[in-house]
Amino acid sequence: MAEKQRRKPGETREKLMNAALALVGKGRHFASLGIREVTRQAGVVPTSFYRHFRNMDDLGLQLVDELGLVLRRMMREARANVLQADKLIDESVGIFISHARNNRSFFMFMAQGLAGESRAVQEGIRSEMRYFASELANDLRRLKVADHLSDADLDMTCDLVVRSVAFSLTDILGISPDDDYQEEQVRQRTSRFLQLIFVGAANWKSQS
Amino acid sequence: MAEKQRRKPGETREKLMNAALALVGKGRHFASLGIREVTRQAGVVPTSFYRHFRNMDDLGLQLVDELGLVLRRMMREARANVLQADKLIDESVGIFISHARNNRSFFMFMAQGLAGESRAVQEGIRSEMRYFASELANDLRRLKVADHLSDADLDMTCDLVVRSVAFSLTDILGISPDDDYQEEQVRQRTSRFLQLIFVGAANWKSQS
DNA sequence: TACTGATGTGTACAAGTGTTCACTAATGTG
DNA sequence: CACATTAGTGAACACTTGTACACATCAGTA
Repeated sequence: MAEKQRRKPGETREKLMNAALALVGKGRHFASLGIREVTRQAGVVPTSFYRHFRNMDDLGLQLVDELGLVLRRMMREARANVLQADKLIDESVGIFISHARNNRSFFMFMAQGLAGESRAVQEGIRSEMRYFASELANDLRRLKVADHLSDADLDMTCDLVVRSVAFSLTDILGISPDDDYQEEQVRQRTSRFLQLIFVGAANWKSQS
Repeated sequence: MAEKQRRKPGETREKLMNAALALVGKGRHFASLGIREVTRQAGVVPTSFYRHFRNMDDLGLQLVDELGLVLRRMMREARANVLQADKLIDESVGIFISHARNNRSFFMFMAQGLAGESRAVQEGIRSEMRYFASELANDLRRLKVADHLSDADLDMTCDLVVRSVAFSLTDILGISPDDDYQEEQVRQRTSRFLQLIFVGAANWKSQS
């Protein structure tokens, strides 16, 4: 019979999560994945699935947690690289897009999960976005670029920023991974969206 | 044996599309629906499916067409009701939210399709959104509320508006249909998003 | 009225599904 | 080292799935 030693604890667990991600990355929707399909892709017997997850929703929830890590890494990189406030938008959008490239499957999973069929996954992703927005608000406060805004208004602005960027996800993921031209288009459009929002924030309350 | 007369042509076709919508409205994801499941919900024998659709993707595509009708109806109502420019945002958001309520399943399908697994459905919905944005731009041009903007900048602004409203969809659809308080929250937040964007548009190019 | 095509029905089948069960090997702790 | 726990395996189950086929009934037209 085939070897069955498990070299590291949680190795199969990772294989399963990666298998699900791989299928999502290939264009499949997470909601349409089955246990057998995932285990097959992972090169593991179906029964093994239950050693690590109760069902597919459970796997999805744990993927959301890992997605959180990816987002945090991205945020750290952005904080390290964005030095002057005037390049803030372009730099950040660039970092975001390059992360979306390198973690295509993860971000596809995120885009899918926003309107997915598991309420828990949906709420998890939403919560990651909220966290992201609040961190962004903190950064902007620290940079003193929006001192005239109340906390609530700054939060709203950041919320809108995060949403706009997240929507751009569906743009990026819709184009071929090596279509540099279209990618550049998305980058520019996203940057202009954010500029428009920040112009709005800068002039907020001075009118209306 | 049971009666098998078809009173109207396309009656079963509608039953199938409504069945798929109903399942989506119940929280299921379109990508996870099967032919048998839909026919069962429609009270029709599985074989009938093939008389009208080649597969589930085909059904999805035809749903996108109907979705277009819903959106156009909504646009017409907005145009009829929004008379003064100063109430434009609040009125429009209100109309949008009430339509999202009354056509919950349709809008759920739309939200799902944006990151769905059928490229064709995805592109269809995206195209509907582009059309919507361009119509909005036309209306704003007619109302002369953004004369200082170039056509391209106005298009961008409307694109961002439509995206923001579309993202609010996932907010509305995430809350219980009769949670009036949360619905009011979403309405206010969406309105403020749009106000922020329009403030940005009003001050666009005066700086940056 | 007889014919034709569209639309409906029931049966059938091979393949795939989630889940349970009993069994075995590796791991870390006492 | 012995032992309980964990993580792996394969076989089996009862169902569901997509799709094909042959047949029945309707609407419209020649």
